Amino acid sequence: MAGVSPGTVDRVLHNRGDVSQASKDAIALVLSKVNYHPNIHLSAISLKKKFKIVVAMPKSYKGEYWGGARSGILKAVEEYRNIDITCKFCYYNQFSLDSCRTSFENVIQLNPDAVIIGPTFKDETIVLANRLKDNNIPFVYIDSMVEGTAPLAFFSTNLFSCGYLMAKLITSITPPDSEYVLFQAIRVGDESANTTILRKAGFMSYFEEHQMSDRVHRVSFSVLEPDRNETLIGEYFENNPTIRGIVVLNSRGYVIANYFKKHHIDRVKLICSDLTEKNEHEIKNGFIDFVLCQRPEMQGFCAMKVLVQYLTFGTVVKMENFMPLDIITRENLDYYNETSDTVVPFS
Amino acid sequence: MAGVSPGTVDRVLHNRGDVSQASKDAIALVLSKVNYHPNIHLSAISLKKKFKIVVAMPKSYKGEYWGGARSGILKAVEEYRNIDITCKFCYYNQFSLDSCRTSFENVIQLNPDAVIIGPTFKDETIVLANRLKDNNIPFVYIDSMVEGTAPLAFFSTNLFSCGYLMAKLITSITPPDSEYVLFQAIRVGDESANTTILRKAGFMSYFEEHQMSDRVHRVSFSVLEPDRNETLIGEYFENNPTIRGIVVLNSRGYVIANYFKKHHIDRVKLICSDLTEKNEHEIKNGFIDFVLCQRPEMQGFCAMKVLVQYLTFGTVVKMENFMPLDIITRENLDYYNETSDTVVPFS
DNA sequence: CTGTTAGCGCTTTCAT
DNA sequence: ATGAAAGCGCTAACAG
Repeated sequence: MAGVSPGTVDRVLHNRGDVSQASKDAIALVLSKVNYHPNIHLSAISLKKKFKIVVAMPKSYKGEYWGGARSGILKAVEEYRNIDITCKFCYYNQFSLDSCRTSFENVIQLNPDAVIIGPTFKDETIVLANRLKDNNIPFVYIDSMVEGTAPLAFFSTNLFSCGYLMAKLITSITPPDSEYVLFQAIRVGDESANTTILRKAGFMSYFEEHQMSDRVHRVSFSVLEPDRNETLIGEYFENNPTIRGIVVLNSRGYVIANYFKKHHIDRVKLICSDLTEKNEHEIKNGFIDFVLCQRPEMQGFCAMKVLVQYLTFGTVVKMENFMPLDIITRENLDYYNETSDTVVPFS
Repeated sequence: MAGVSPGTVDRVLHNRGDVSQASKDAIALVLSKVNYHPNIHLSAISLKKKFKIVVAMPKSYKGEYWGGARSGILKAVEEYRNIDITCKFCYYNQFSLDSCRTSFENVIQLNPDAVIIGPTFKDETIVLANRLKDNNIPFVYIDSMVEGTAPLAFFSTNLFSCGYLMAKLITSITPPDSEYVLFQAIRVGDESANTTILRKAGFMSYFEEHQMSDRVHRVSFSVLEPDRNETLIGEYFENNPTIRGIVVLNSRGYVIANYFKKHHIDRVKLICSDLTEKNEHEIKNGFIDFVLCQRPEMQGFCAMKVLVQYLTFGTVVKMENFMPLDIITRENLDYYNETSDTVVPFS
């Protein structure tokens, strides 16, 4: 249509220089006239490049949060199966700084074309981000954004809003003047997960806005010492029988739910994050009232897709990508099935 | 790999008979060995067939429910732009039986290869479904299933569960012993929308299970006479000042919200269906507490995808496809954006 | 019953 | 700076 050969059109499409301005203009005109959009699946079959994409994220067991992200990533690789993508996972123990360092070092050693990062420890992540930047390796975050770094994009929920919504929900389903507990899972040293810090800020912000901060108690428990927790939680409830609502900012809601089950407590409302298998179970049992879900699969899927699009077409997407904040409860759980839906935001 | 030509492989893939058992077996073996999955986008470019798909659904204005379904359908057509799909819409007025009949008659006249139906009037839909069946034209439903017909598939929420969840939510956020109103929008004659009947059953079922049926009042209002409603609602609230929660089973929650706004009522909780623009607005204003959303875009998208896959590959999916029931409230509304997500359940 | 051929949209290589 | 040709996975038409 533009009176040039397909080769020239391709050169224009990919900005591979050495095309006369005249040809460029002619082609651009036709392109917009026919509303041209490249079809990545067709590109794929003739693309000769190979891509190595490395994913650094916490190791997780079946039914846990990071497993969802992982399967979203693999789904995207599968969708682009005509592109030669090698996807390597560098897992780390999310409760061990050392293992995180080792994993991140591995990422660099693998000399990837692009990286997906599931951050936990902020400082370590900044170090990695800077090294990637120095090597001109694009990267995206899933689960949370680390400020002070420059990823290609990030896919997470707005964690502040998540905490805020948790506060709104727990106060909506409990009588006025109730008292609340914020249970916090603590990890190594004082290092809180990036996500928890932000959720907490949102949560407290709601209570401050409504002049109810004085009705929130805070209790820390360790994920690594389940036995101590039993005692800790037990003592807490005995000493504070007036508590009507509990919020666990991370996915450990089932720990409290199990305590409820064991001690036949059913008048206390409970809300937590992440639709893990254990939480799902306790929702069905009626011990967890609401779970906020951040679509981990969708996050992983989008992250991989964005990278592939960037590597193949240089397509840049907006950096900030907040996922929906899903509210899951006993009555809509069965229809949620994040597994079966995968999302294509950037056609 | 199987020692046969691509032509033969293609014949096996599409069951276009006349292939020796020996070849079939050899090919089947290789296919499973390499975990072969056809790539529909690659098929598309060499496919010579043309498809005419007709959509019969209520006409809707910008920001209303059926507009979402429509855009999901168009998105799927766009995703398969290499396939020659002609998509025609036969709209009808969802409050007029006559217009529905005319629209459905049109569908048949157009002699489509497949049909997407957004049903409202049950009996008319059954007539259409039977005629399509007689002509061997496959069809799928969106929004709701019509029992007694045999679609290829349907995509809707579980409407009973939706009503049930509405009941659960409204009772969770109001004090014990509150009284409730179920507002019902009435259409021509006694003809209630298919969807409303099922939601109502779910709603009442929750109240019956909890022995609270006596605390539910029921009020009907007409969508077509907004002026009378103002008076009707007004009288109702004056005579029943003890009401603490209101549920509108369809998308007309904003009608009540507007009444609240005008009369400065803010102690009554309100829940309705469908994230239309007007409802969105009233969520932000704080007059609607929760909206249940059924992902109309996703429904349309899936419906079209399933038909295309069926027409091109004969792929059959399971008939019953329940979409997630999303709970939307002021704090997660901004991140919901169904528009930007489109779903691919049947990779 | 099967192989051959051409061609879809796209990219790359090589020659000019 | 450009075109021609080959080839990716896939389907269709034709010849045997």
